[in-house]
Amino acid sequence: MGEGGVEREDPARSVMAMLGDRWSPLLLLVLETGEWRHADLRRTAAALSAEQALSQRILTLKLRALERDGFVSRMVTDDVPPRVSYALTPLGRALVGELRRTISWLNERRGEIAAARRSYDELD
Amino acid sequence: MGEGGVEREDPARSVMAMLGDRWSPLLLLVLETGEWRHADLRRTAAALSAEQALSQRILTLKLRALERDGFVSRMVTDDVPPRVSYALTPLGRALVGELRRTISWLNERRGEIAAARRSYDELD
DNA sequence: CAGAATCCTGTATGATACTG
DNA sequence: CAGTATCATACAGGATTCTG
Repeated sequence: MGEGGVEREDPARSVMAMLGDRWSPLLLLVLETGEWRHADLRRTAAALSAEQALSQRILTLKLRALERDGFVSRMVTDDVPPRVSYALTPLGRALVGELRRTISWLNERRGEIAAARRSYDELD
Repeated sequence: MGEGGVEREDPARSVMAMLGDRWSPLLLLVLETGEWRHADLRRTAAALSAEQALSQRILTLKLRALERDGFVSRMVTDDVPPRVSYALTPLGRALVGELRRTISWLNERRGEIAAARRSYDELD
């Protein structure tokens, strides 16, 4: 239980937690550019993060959580092999707007925050 | 996609994670009202969360993290017993502005998100 | 009072193998 | 291709006890 944070109650808190987790913000930003299939989205998000790979399992968990809150839509055509695409909903696009605003606010203060950290860490 | 920044942030990611954690947002909102001492802040934050108590340890950890990033200032007078007060810095007040905007955006969409969840959970 | 030191638990994240 | 199913682990959060 508790996988993917799907059981949380208060939308404000759970969505803020989502925006602060490892992959969701990145997925939202990638999905903003259009429709993405599972494998491509996975590779692109991992490349952008410049960190480790994004596992299939985690990608699925994160997408399910975003879908559950109405930020992402999942489209399936029943071909074989299956073709599944993900995209932002209108609500998801609006959320990305908020996300971008927060990110740029933080980026504008990047230097100030970094300086505060240096100053704090430098004390014995 | 061009300008902005879809990728690596140091403060951006850690601060977003902070804003999404269990106590930091609440502490920022309480501290916005003025200067607070450890014990009072602890009690008040716990009361507002309507959840469990906030342990001394966690309060200290969260305050240290906020202080390190330059959002909170810690003032000590060397009396016995010690008197320690916490307050927002100007940067911290600005951060609370951003936090409030995000919170109210989410609160305005609370119904829509809740509906999406119900709809999602109802299937299967 | 404010906090440090310990110890403990749940949850998020991840690696890997398997399947319709 | 787009997932599940397992198994493993790191870490945030928290309960409790002690002290300058």
